[in-house]
Amino acid sequence: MTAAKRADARRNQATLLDAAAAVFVESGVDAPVREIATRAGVGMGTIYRHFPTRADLVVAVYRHQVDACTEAGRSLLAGPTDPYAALGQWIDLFVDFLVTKHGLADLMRSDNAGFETLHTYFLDRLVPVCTDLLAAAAAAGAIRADVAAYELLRGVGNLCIGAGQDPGYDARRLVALLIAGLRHNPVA
Amino acid sequence: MTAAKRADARRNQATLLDAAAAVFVESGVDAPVREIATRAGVGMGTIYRHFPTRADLVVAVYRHQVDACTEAGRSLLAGPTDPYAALGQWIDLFVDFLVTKHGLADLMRSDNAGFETLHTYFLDRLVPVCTDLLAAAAAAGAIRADVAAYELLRGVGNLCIGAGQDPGYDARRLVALLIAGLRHNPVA
DNA sequence: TGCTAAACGGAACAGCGCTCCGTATCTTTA
DNA sequence: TAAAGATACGGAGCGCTGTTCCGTTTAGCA
Repeated sequence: MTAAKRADARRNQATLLDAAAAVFVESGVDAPVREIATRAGVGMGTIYRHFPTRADLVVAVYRHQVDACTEAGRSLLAGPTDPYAALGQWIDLFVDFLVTKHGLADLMRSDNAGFETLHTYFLDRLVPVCTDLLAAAAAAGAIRADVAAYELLRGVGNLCIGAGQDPGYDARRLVALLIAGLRHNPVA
Repeated sequence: MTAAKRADARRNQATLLDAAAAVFVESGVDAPVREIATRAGVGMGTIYRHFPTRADLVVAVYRHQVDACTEAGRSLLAGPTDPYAALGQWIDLFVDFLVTKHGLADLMRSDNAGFETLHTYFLDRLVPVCTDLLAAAAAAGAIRADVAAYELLRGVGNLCIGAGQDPGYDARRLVALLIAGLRHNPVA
């Protein structure tokens, strides 16, 4: 189809993805662009031609994992698991994903123009699944029904910011509290 | 006491504080240092002499409000309010404070060296009050007792990041959920 | 009115994202 | 196989940051 690209270009794109993935692990997703370029053995121009914005690069690197998370959600929904437990398990997966990628959560909340690509990709995949999970749990009477998936995901994403850099801060615990807060309870 | 400073120095310090406060409102707490210096009509050197790090400047600007928040917590504790409600009201105050200062929450979670001043000041004041509020609510049997004030404040701070820039995201709502999650509930 | 220490100002340096265009390489075609 | 045209590459360079450093100015005192 769109395979009309030159061979070296395709090769460089793959090299860049590998290099970026490696650098992201080592130095976080906010590593200098130059570092990635050097690591891949290419020039600055090349990286920007393949990935016009950093968000494009990040999306390309993590696309698979986001898709996997989405599918896991669908499985959970289809499976026999209690809807509230399913929601909890899925959120755990999401948190694990964010927490293990140094600095990804920070990027997610970035309001800088140019990160819309990232928002779009992540949210387009995850919001629908999350919406269904929430609906199922609400239908089962386990949680309140007035919380939007978008808002919840943003909240969870925010709670994951800085996780792992501060021994006194456990994002998973706090996310668990947030999810617990979804339950119907005596508060108005 | 330490009033051994020259008159012009004291004047400049005040001018800088005013300028910084104004710029923070207009452009957020992450406004370029040059902007603040220009606004105050001083050079770069002056600003760095008075406030070696940005955190020092931020602390100086918001010191009063943090103190006010602390005192409000003490009042709430001493007053007749139900402990759980008191906790909720105090958290609301804190959230209001963070949300109205464009970008303050972002700074709070910054792990950059040099922001310890900010962490130290904010947390040194707020953690003790929050600890007491939590303890009171726990003693009244309203909430679980295994959540540290530090962690809760970090969580709330994180939830406030980016608030007000996204119409679909309401930090107050999510914080309320988090607090609701503190209640004893059927979940393990 | 000097004199000195304190304070000032802004040029200068370093690190970053991003662009731009001369050069090199691939691919196609004769 | 060789030449032409299209495509991709590389990295110097620009603009914007934070931060330092030191020659110059000025307040306060004798």
